[in-house]
Amino acid sequence: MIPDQEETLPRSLIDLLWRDHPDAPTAGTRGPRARVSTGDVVEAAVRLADTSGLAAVTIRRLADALDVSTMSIYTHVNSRDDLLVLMADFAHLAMERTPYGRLGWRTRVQRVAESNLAQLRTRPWLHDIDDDRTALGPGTIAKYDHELAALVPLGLTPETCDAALTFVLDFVSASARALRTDPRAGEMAAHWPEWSVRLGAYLGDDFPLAQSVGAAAGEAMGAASSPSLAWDFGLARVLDALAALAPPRS
Amino acid sequence: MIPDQEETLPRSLIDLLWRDHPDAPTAGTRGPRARVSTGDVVEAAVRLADTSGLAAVTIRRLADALDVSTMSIYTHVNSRDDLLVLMADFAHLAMERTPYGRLGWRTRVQRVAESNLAQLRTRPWLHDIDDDRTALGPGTIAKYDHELAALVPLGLTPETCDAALTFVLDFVSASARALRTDPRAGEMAAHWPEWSVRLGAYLGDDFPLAQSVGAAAGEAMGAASSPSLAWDFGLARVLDALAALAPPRS
DNA sequence: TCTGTACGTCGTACAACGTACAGTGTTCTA
DNA sequence: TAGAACACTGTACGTTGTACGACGTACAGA
Repeated sequence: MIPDQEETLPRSLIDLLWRDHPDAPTAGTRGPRARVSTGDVVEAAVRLADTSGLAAVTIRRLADALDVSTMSIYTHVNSRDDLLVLMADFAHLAMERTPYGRLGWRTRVQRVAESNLAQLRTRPWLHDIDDDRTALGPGTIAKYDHELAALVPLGLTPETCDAALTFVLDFVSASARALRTDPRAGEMAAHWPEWSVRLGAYLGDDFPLAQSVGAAAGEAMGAASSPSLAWDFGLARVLDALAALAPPRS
Repeated sequence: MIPDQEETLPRSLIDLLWRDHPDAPTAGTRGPRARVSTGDVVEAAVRLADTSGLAAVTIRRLADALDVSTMSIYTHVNSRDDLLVLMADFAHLAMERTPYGRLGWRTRVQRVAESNLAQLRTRPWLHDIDDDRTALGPGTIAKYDHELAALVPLGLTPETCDAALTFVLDFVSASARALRTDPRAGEMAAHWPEWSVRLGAYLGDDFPLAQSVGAAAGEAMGAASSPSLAWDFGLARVLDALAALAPPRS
């Protein structure tokens, strides 16, 4: 069904993504048995990212965690960039996908939005993986399929359906980005007493709109936006916007 | 007005951001005259990023471009992270800000969206600068002020006004991200003939929704979404959503 | 005018990164 | 039993940000 690789080329990313599929090419049977599998590497990398952020996912640290030598990692993964794709697909595959049943599109979309928000909150490193090849993985495709199903009751054309999903997910992604606490927030908070007086002096009476709105919207500290309000507001607007597309009887 | 720094501490980021303001602390007059200024460094860095991407903005290359030694850069900028903030603020300051005149909110918001899109298209490296401290800079504040003014005719509360602007800008940012051509797109295209048949084999009859919508929405190549449709669709939805908030007479 | 001090500049050095390359030893196949 | 295929490893290269100390220049106060 799938043509064999000629010779012993490294398994390409797509085969690594689908490594659990029955048709996926398996490594040859010769040589010593692998002490770790590609899946093990990916899982360990995800664990590392979950606990210490994506910057901590270095080949050396990963090898340490798996108790193999640094270069062994490259037996199971072609490059760090490929590894990131595998990690993202792993995370997508792990997302819950309970069927929607008789739910209306509003509840469905809300569920999609909230589950994506939860995902990006628990695995903020997904924001830092921006590789189109992720779209080829089984987890990403399963996620796409399930989320498209949420929009079916709206009765849109395929192109519009894709655009609408993109619209929803882009909103969630941007909101989750804002919700993420900047690692530099500590420094910001530490210097804030000093910086705020300086900023006030610099601003003077300029930018009245920015100053009043920024003061009203911002909290005590420097962060000039209150993210949770933005989420509620934005989600309501997204649902409103989709409602305008919906058939009257729904 | 602004208290002097005690001793000779490095100028903090906020003073560097406001370096053109009359009240900004100037460096002491002793020692040899600086061969380059902080502004020169920032401009050179922006030029580098514009032509070769943010990854090309390394301290060494920057120093080469300015014809000074590597470590001299640190005389004018405290760290690479700080430099990125200065670059972002420089880019924001450079954006056009023509007054809105008698324009209605719809046209205004459309202008804001389109100018931000243009900005992110010509300087895609702005996507890679995600530092809350950027909000302290004069360019960023001026941009914020000008964009808030677009929403004034909607007559919203300050908090809602801020949330609405965030909503618009988040949409633009996400769309611009999708429009950006992945540097790995070449590899994707190169392997596509091989990968598409493999993917087809793996998929089989699974994920019918994803397959039909993906095929319809996707183009000939791998990219599974058509970004310009997403832009038109999304912008229309954003405007619809805001219209629901507007006073009837507008 | 002389001197101390603040300041710009520079070379060297270090730790960490991804990964190319050249082995070494193990296991199945012919 | 010979050979090929495979997992694994150590060393090494080029690159990054930047800490540190030395050196020279220019102004401030004596």
